[in-house]
Amino acid sequence: MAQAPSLQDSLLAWFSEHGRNLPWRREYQPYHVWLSEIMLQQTQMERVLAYFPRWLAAFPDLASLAQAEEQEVLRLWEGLGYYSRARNLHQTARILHRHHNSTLPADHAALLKLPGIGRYTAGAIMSLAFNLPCPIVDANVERLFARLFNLAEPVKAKSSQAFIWGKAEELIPPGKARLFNQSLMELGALVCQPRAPKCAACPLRLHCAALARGLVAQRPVAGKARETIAIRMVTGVLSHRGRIFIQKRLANDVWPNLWEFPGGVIEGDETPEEALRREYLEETGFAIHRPEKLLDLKHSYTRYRVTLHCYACRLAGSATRPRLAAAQEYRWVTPGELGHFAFPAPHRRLIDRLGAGLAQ
DNA sequence: AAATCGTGGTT
DNA sequence: TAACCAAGATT
Repeated sequence: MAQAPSLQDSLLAWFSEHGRNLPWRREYQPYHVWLSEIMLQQTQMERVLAYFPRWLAAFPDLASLAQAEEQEVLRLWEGLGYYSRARNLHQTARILHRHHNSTLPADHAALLKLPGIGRYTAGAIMSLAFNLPCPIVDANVERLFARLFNLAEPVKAKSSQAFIWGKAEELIPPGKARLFNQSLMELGALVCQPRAPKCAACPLRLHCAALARGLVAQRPVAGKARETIAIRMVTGVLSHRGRIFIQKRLANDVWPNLWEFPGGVIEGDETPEEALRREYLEETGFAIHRPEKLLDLKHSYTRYRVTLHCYACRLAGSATRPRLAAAQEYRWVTPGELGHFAFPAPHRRLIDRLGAGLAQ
């Protein structure tokens, strides 16, 4: 009687047929693998497919990234979120340019010391770029294993994590870490999906403990979700003699080193106009007048759900030099120059919506 | 070690 | 539509 195919063989066969043809899967250049893994953190594939080639056109290799200006790096990352990823890419490129001949080390411990590279990404570079037997566990693998091994504990629990990482390491077929690790994630992304897993099409259906017990829909067990917080914010586009005031945010805050229009949270029973005047005074020392309502924008970051009230406004006095309290730098720029600076997504949307109407 | 960091798409 | 989700790292 013939032996049933192993889990590994079934998975690898499935991947060779159904694996997507992604830009970083052509030659598995370490720089491409590293960049794609950083971009993919907490980010949808479709968005990365848009940003990845644009980034490579600007920074074709690690050395060119090392020599770039930070603002250029942030401008290319604008809209992807989690901006520390971009600053860490840049910083790591500079470290490797100085000390490692502009190459990524094939060394797990050395990778872990680099900014922005944690356990997952170090394993991804080791296995995908160098085909070395290091495990990787991302949200796909967590979900897949929670079902495959029918884990009743929350996947984020310490015991579950230890089990999953252990299995991920133990299952790697000798010499096939690159294909195996990708096939695990790919199966999670394409078949073992969060809401509607396609169990009938799964190459591992005969190995799946949750499927055998009818518990697929109840795996993985999630932890408790944190509450979301609704807040109202205000921002104002201050224009003066055809120029617009922008300021560069502090390095240790939300949106570090990105540029913005001043503004902030609407407190208590303030009206948006009152909050705008107060924020401008606090952040820049400017007294503003004639705030004119433009539009409301909805956006959200981490646990906050924000309604952003957007205004146009003018200087009440004649002084154009601010006293910065919430920023490290400022500029008076023409509307055309706004494209050279990296803005948070809602501020960029505001710029786009205003279009030709800016600074009139 | 729980909280924080962004964003846009889906349900 | 509010909640959930996406190839995590850092402090």
